[in-house]
Amino acid sequence: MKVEAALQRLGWQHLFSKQTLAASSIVTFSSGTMLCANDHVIDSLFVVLEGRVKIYTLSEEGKLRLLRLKAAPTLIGDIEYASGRHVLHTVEAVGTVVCLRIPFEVLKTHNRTIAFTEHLLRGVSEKLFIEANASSNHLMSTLEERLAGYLVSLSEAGNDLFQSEMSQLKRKEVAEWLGTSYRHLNRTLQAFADEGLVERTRKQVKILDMERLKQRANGMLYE
Amino acid sequence: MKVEAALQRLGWQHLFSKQTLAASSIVTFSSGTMLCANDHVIDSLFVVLEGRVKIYTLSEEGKLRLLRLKAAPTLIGDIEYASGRHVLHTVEAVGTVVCLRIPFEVLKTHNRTIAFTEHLLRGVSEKLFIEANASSNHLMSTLEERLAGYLVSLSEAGNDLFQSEMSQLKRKEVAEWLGTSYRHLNRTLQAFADEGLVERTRKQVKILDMERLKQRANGMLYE
DNA sequence: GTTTGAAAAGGACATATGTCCGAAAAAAAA
DNA sequence: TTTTTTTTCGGACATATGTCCTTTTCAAAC
Repeated sequence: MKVEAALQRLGWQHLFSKQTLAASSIVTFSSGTMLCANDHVIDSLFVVLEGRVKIYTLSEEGKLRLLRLKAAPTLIGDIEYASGRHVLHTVEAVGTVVCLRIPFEVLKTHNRTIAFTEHLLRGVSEKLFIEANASSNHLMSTLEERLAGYLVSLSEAGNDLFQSEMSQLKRKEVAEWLGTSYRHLNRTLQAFADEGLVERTRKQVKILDMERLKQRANGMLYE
Repeated sequence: MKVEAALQRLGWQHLFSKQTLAASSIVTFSSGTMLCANDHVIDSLFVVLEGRVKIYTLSEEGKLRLLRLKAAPTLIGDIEYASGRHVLHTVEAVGTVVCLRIPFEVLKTHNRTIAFTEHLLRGVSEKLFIEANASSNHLMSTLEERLAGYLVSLSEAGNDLFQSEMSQLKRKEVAEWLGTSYRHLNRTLQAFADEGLVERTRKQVKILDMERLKQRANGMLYE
């Protein structure tokens, strides 16, 4: 794969110097592989050029907190590069993923440009915003509200990014993303169905009353 | 107040250009004043030179989520400058606060240096780590664990930063910081007392059995 | 068609935590 | 000291949500 071409396509040609690119490599991850894992050490930045990744935290006790699904282009390892800490979130390939792998060492010595640093800064701030909002939402609202918000966000126009990221979750994953148990998700879905807000078939949820559902969401919309 | 001297003291002399400093001003906030408020627009970066600030989110329904108390030196507005968004967290002066106020406009035109951008980047990543951890902790553990962790962190050596930031919270604020109700905090404190882990007087909590308390914290330590 | 196995749904119960309000205690005023 | 006011504490109850396990449903294999 032509790295230059790929970066060009993303509009990221100007971010990396010739030397940096020369010292980098293309890596392919097969589905299910982890690009990096919680609390481990990471020593390279990954530029996801193709494919999707799933980002989550896995606690010692095995509890999973799904943060998001992201499609290329994305940076992985930026936060760790910037802070010098261990890996914050686990990142796993969903389907085949192609990345440009750039050792931190190389970045440090050959890539301290304003353009690159400002790009990282923008990206990290963006992530902080998302994390902070998700966490507030979670803390301050009940599953009913979050679920309603999720359903509305998925079916409203103008939410393309969110939709492409979240629409293909299986129900179990939806539960993980909403931060609840499968059982409780079902229960709440059932409640919505009982009220005639949605129609629930075995494999699908169809919205019947968008208006009332929005009220239930009580402002909790995503992205 | 001599700005140069103050920056020197913080080791931040190299971050701002002469022109930047020339276009900046010193501002003083009296106790209780807000440097910036949730969802509002902010147009300047504040370098807190003296005093402490309280950082929290206030939802429309009036729910308060206390994030932290921070002493100088701190940057306020960095996240918003980097992302171009509205204010993420409300920041309020606790006691008199002296800041250097630098309009974003000035930063954009006179301060695009590597040193400054990398400084921001480090700071924002650091904040992201803290936010992400706090939010995970909150999601994955019960108040009992968080409270035990808080108590242990407050009394263990080597936690100076955390201690100076958090030790002077009133009990009601502790509840807010732990993200629970005053009632429930009391209940849990009582439970610890009943088990002989702590001794609770009206104004104070004294740890009696550090070992068992640590176990109860189940790894949940702060900072 | 019957059997077997997996996925989905739901019942029953436990628990963490919030809300509301009255009781107790401390502090302030008289 | 007595009275009043303010603060803290705790009882009682409601509710959101988790866990465990049984039942149902659907699909695949036989």
